Amino acid sequence: MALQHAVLATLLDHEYSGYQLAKIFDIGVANFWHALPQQLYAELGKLEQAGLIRGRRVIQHDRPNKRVYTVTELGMAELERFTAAEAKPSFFRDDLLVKVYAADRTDAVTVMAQLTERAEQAKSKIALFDDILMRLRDGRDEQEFLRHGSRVGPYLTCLLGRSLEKEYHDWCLRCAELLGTREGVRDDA
Amino acid sequence: MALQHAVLATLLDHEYSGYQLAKIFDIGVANFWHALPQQLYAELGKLEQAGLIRGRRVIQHDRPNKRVYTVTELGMAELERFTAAEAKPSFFRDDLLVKVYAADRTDAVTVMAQLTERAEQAKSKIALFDDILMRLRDGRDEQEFLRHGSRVGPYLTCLLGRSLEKEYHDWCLRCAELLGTREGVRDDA
DNA sequence: AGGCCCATGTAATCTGTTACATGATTCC
DNA sequence: GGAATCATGTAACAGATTACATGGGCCT
Repeated sequence: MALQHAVLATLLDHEYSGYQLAKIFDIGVANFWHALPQQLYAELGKLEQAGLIRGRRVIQHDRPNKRVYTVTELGMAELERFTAAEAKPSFFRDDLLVKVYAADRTDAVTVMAQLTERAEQAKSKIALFDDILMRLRDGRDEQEFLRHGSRVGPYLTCLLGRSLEKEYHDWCLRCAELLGTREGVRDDA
Repeated sequence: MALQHAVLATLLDHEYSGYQLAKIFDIGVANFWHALPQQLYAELGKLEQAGLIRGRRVIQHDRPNKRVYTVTELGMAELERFTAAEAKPSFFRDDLLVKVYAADRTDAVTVMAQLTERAEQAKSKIALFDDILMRLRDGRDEQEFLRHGSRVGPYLTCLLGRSLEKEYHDWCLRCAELLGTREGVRDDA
């Protein structure tokens, strides 16, 4: 009852096929939700059955045919109902955090390596967000765009994604450095 | 295969009962993982069966008896194995983000209200984190504690939790304000 | 007596992941 | 001919949530 609304929200701007949605919801592009292709195909089926979206077959000659979806009026109503309803508490889950939590009782060196690697990944993701933000602004000044642009929702969620990724990045480097100095201290003892 | 390690990591510092773990993993205190009591009781059963933790009955007179758990050597080995293994991609899921994404097509006023309310919640959580951090430092200077303290893992994860919560808080207020000015603009048109 | 906190679960259901399966077209 | 991308699923399993169930002790 949750991926459903993420799909509806995504289909607001564009009609997409399951395959296209799968790329959007894949790690890297999905800045506000994540799902695997199988889940999306299943969800699209359910949404169409429920009449919240409508599918349209697109014949393609250069590649396999596909089915693209748009939100129906019933779907819009459902999205509005969801918006008004109470939000479930958000959550953030991360193996690396568990590893850092235990790091001074397990293997700090391994964790350090993973932290620096993760910092790199965060860096790429920030670059990706900057890219998306620039494309959404499309030449306009940010202030101007946010005040008068016709569609700012995707931009705003992207801004949050960028901020969080930045914090995560800095934290990784700080932790890695710290665990390094502690390792050094331990060697001296 | 994931909550498991979060539980093991938590039991490193202390022996806890299912009930106590439930409070730690509940919204508010769990800064790096979330789980419901039922899940924890089930997980503790599985972990004990697998020999990764050991339970001990504690007789109490003022309140119901309980069973507290500690990590076994096998459990430590498993935690080390997990630390060395590849981490699954982290994820963050949030209804409010979906709502903001769709806000300029649904009801911006409702979303604004939820954003300001959420900002308040974030504020309390930051205060809670500050509290926990202070208790962990226990009078020591942060630099000093991080360099020479015997157990910094929990402190580090808490620092990240605080940073992310702070970014989330600021973003909520910024979004709410922005949606407000846009609403104003729309009224003028 | 009623409400709250402590303490521990079972059962049913829903959601998400892993493994498997198929087939077209394009590029090298 | 083989790999990559496009395109869509099914089936089995693992993980998480919701609903339900129970009972003692403390405080007012």
